[in-house]
Amino acid sequence: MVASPKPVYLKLRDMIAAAIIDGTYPEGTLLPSVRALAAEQGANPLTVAKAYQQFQLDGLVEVQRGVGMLVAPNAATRLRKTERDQFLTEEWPAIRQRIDRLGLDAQELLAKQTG
Amino acid sequence: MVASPKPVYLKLRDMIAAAIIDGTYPEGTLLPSVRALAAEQGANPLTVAKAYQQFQLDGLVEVQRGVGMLVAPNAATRLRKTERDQFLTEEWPAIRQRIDRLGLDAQELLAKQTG
DNA sequence: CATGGTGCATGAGTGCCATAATACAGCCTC
DNA sequence: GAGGCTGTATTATGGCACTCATGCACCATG
Repeated sequence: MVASPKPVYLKLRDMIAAAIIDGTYPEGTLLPSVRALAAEQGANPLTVAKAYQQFQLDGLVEVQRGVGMLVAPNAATRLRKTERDQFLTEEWPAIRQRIDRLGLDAQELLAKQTG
Repeated sequence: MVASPKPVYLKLRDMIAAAIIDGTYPEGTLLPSVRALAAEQGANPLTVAKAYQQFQLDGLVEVQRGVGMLVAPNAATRLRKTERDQFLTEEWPAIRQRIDRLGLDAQELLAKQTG
């Protein structure tokens, strides 16, 4: 692996997704503006816009030009379902295969607490 | 995520690593030549060479110019240990955190058999 | 030595990412 | 309507990673 050369806009996208899922931004909430989030994260406004764009296409945020972006109804639920499906079908199989190949013990993995 | 835009040389590197770990290429075995593997995988010889390069730096393969590349002693063991450590310290925490965030049951996932 | 197999160094080309500056379109408050 | 906040479109630029084509250095074989 190459450490974390993950594109900034994807990192931002993940941050926002996580915040929506865990309820930091409930339904109907006004998300941080493109410029505000850019300033806070030290990124370019266009890069932030690119991150938000992903959610617009999926209808997870309502764009009100001149006002801001609102978290759409059931965004958290839908987002969780989407990420869950994608994780289970695309990511987990490979991870599971890797665990087996490395001969790792399930108990040992479960013992580790989050964060 | 964007499906799998994973660089070719990393995919190849993983393939080779897996093959070494599971004993497809035991210690002292001559690995497929750069050109041969390139032809087989439909990749460029230099891309394959880049994949092999990672193993040379770690001393997991012995390069004999004009002959080929040999699997170094204890390569499988060392490789498994390296990958294991890296997985446990760098990858699993993030995965575990994601599992929790998505409301999935880690124990249930690990209980399932591969494939 | 000639041949054909190795790996390797150099260089160029391509595309994605991130940034910047500027301008426009819409909504709210005063 | 004026001013200030939203998101958006346009264009240009620099950097970086990935991939590839060419040619060279090395070794084993006959």
